[in-house]
Order: sequence, then C-alpha cells, then structure tokens
Amino acid sequence: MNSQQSSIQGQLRRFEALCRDQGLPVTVQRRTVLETVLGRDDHPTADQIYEDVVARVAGISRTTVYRVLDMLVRFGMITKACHPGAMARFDGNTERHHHLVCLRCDRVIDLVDERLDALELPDTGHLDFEITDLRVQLYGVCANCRNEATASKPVTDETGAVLNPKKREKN
Amino acid sequence: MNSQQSSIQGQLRRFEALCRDQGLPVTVQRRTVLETVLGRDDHPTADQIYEDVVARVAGISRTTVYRVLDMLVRFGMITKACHPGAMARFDGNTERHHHLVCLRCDRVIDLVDERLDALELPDTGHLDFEITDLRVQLYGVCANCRNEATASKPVTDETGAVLNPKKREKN
DNA sequence: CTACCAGATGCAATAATATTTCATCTGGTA
DNA sequence: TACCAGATGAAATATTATTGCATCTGGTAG
Repeated sequence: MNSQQSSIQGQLRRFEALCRDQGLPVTVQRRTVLETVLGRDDHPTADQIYEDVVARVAGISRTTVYRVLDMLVRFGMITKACHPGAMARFDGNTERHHHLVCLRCDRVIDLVDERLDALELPDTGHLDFEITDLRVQLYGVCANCRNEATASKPVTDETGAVLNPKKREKN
Repeated sequence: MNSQQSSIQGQLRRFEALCRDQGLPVTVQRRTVLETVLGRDDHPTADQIYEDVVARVAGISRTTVYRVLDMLVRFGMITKACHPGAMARFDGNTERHHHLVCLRCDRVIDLVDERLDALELPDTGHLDFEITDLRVQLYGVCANCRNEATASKPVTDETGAVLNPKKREKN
C-alpha cells in the first residue's frame, strides 16, 4: 500500500531525528527492525520479527533484535501489545485503536471504531494515576475458531501464518 | 474481607461442580491454586502463585501449578490477564473490570468504572467476530513512577511487593 | 473397608524465551 | 583517515514453560 509506505518513511525520519537528538547512531539493524515492525499489521513476537529481519540483514543476531525492540518501545516508536500468552508482543501501530482478542486461539485482531475512540477518559484522581491513552480489548471467539469447534493449538490463519508459534531455529 | 471470603467459597463450590460434571477429581492442589488466585487482587505470575501455594501445600511442583492454572482458564474460573512483559499473568476477578497500565513499571491496577462497564459492544459483524466481553486498558504513569522519575526496574510498591520480579528459587 | 482405575502429580529433562558479558565493529564526526 | 562512543554478535547464562514417564490419589464400586 502506498500511503502505508509513505507513513513508514515518515516514521523512519522521525526515528532518525530522535536518534540525532540523543546523539545515538542510526544503524542498519535499527532501521530494519523498525521498518519490519511498521510493515506488519499484526502483533508479532520478537522471534517473528527476527525471522523477517534476518532475511534482510544477514547475520543480525537475536540479541540485537531484542535490544532494538526495547529501545523502540522506550522511544515510543512502537508499543508492547497486551496479549494473552507468554511471549512479548509488539505493535507498530501507535494510533489509538482497539483489539479483538480470540479466547480460543489467542489471536489479536485490530479494530477501528470511532465510538470507542471517542471514549472520555475516566477520572482516576483518587488513584493518583495519570492516564495518557486508552484501548479497548474485546474478548470473544474469532471466525476460524467458531467454525472448527474441535480446533486445538497450534492454529494457523487463512494465510497460513502461525498464530501461536512454538518452535524456532537454532540460535 | 468476609464478603470476599464467602465469594471465594462460592467459586470453589462452582469449581467442584464443574469437576464433577466432567468426572474430574477435585484435588488439594487444584483447590489451593484456585483459592490462592481468587484471594489476590492483583495479577500474579504463575511463579508468584507457586510461591503462595507452596506455603500451603508442601511439595507441590511448579509443573502442577502451571497445569492447574491452564485448566482453570479453560474452565473459565480465572482469566489470563493481558499484561505488558514476558510472563503470563492471571486474574481471579472474572467480573467486568478495567485496567490501569503503568507504562513505566508495567504495573496493572484494577479500575471499576460504571460508565466504562456500560459501554455498548461495537458491531463487528463484518469481521465475523463474536464478542462476549470487553475491558478497557488505560495507559499512563502510576503515582510511584511519577514521583521518582529516575526509578529504574525492578520496582516495588509501597507494600514491598515486587512488581516485576526477576528471580526464583531452584526447581 | 478395600481394591481398583482414570486421571493427577512430581520429578527430571528439555524446550522456549530473554538477558548478560565482553571482544570486536561501525556510524558519525573531526 | 583516524577516532571514539556506542552498537553489535557470539556464547554463556538466566528465566519461563512444557513434556515424558513412573508413581500416587480422588472417587467409586464391590
């Protein structure tokens, strides 16, 4: 998609500016990890990102991917997604949006809904908590899982992507 | 708290009934794990639950705690909490409620808000997703972290509870 | 009360995910 | 081109989670 592409370019420039501000180098690895996360519309694990990135930067190490992801979160370029399951998940979409969470296969699907976006932030003064953003998690069962009531993990979606991957290659 | 106590008793009876329905035995381990999760008002990791449970059932294994937690989630007695960070978290509160998520220390605080509870479920017919429940995640910075801008992990709360524990004993 | 068995448990091994250490390399600059 | 702060890669280690199997237990029938 072209608007998607140009948005990624904009984000990259924003990232480079942030690095310059802090005197930190913009490396091939950092650029590639960021591009990769922004280029996905799901909520990949660190390992899924590694798989994508290693195809573009031969020899990049898993360690670096973990480190860069952590850095990008601190910079606010991406977020950690709240996700059932044990692995950390990342989300390149920092716009306000919401999540459909399948209780059967743990899949998380993005949802854009203006009414939810317009939600007024509740008053949490008594808890002394400063709210900056809000997302709604909608729990239920996705089409896949409803169709095959007997489905057990692991599950793949219609594109063949593994939704709850279990194995990875050697380090 | 007494109402809390009796609610836990009720949940235990509900669990026993579920087991009987399915011909599954109600073991000391299962009862204790369930009691322990229900008795907490935070979102413990499997290991935190293990620590609590082992004090009451000497010799219980970590493996069993993992297995029981998984079973309780399948039975709907507890839920997996969406939580930033790498470890699976559990939530004994199955009533509709919402979460304040601190972006600094990853702490998750429960929030009850009638206006949020009353949210109408959005129409997701076009996505073929069947919604059964909804929770709102409110992102921000908790009082602790706002007070000590220099705080770095690990962090403990005012009660001394470790919010992002790092170590555990031998297996 | 005892025997019985499906299923649960504990233990040890293993897998999967994540972090640390440190020698080496690179981006950015003079 | 040389320099250096900081990034990277590799290996070791730590942490979290699962699996296989021998043994034990809850629930029940006799």
